[in-house]
Amino acid sequence: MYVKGVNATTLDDVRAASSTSKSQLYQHFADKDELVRAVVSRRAGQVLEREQGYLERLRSFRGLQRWRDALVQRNALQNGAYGCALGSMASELSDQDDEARQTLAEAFAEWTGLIAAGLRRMQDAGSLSNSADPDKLAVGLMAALQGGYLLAETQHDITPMETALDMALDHVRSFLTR
Amino acid sequence: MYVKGVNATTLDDVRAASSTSKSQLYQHFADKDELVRAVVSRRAGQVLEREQGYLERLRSFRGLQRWRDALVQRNALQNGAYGCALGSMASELSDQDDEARQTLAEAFAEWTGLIAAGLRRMQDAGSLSNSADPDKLAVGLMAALQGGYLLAETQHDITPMETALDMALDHVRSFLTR
DNA sequence: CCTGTACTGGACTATATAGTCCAGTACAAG
DNA sequence: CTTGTACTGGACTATATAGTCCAGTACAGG
Repeated sequence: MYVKGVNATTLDDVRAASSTSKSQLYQHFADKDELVRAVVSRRAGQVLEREQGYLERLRSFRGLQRWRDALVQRNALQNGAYGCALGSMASELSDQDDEARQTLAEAFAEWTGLIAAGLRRMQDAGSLSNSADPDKLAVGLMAALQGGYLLAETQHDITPMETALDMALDHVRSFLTR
Repeated sequence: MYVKGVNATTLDDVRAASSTSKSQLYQHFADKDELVRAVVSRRAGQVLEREQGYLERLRSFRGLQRWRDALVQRNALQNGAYGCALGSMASELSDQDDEARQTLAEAFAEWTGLIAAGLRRMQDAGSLSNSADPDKLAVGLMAALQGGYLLAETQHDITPMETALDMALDHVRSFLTR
């Protein structure tokens, strides 16, 4: 579903990829919508777990740069194709399945929250000015990331993702105290 | 297609919306893919025409703010639903129809180019520092816009779009000379 | 080993959707 | 008015895909 898109993925694709049969599929999921929602939940969990690993100890600008590098490097492996696992599903499902939309909205909120918490630790450590608003900065970083993913996916080139993230980081840098 | 998504839109939907018949449809388009590509081209043209109207005379930071306001206001009308006409198609089609992907990539490039040209006029007018890189700033603004669209679409709330654009504008502001 | 229960594979059905086709119609040219 | 041409509506077909069903199998409990 990540590669082909949710709607373009058939239950036969799922059956083949999972080496199971239709009856097993319908033993676990009432219909395709429910399967899709399960995929959304699982992916959201995976992404958040991964991001928590990068972000939970974030407390310096250097750490933010490492976070950026990891995301760019991961996306470079596929030349930007497929975009962000959450972003592409959000775009496709938001106006089609309200339950999925809400799950994705919560995931984005949590993800953004991880960044904001890191920025707050930077403030506590005295490296980020208290005049900075961690929540707003985090939303800006997330938007730069998602926009960067989309442009990179469309161009099959990660340069715009790098540029977007670097600009967002530059902005955070302007709030550093030392 | 903008509202339901490209893949979820059936030819019967198209027929009903256009008050035509299948034979007329197939008189103009060889198959659904060709129709989709025509939609992509047309939408890209419309968006670029609209944006050109806003951006071709841009030569001040104030103008950039008006541009931001117009986009936010337009998106607020539908509470963020459906996202950016180009962005949502880019996300859905990029890994499915390479021809559509290229058209969209060119449209994004042109759109970003309109912004960059405006920033260059700001430099010529002396209000934007020559140390600023208009092309990179334009990519950053476009990413903030697209990421903002996506977050707003997912949350059904335009606040993150405003926050993202404001942060990008703040960054541009830091390059102002007066 | 025997029996009952729960699960499995995959054939099958129903349906939505892309794509075809042709009788009928409008209309221009003579 | 007559004829020929191009176009139209919408019924029709083919096919992909979601969803159902049941005979067969594994396996636990006695």
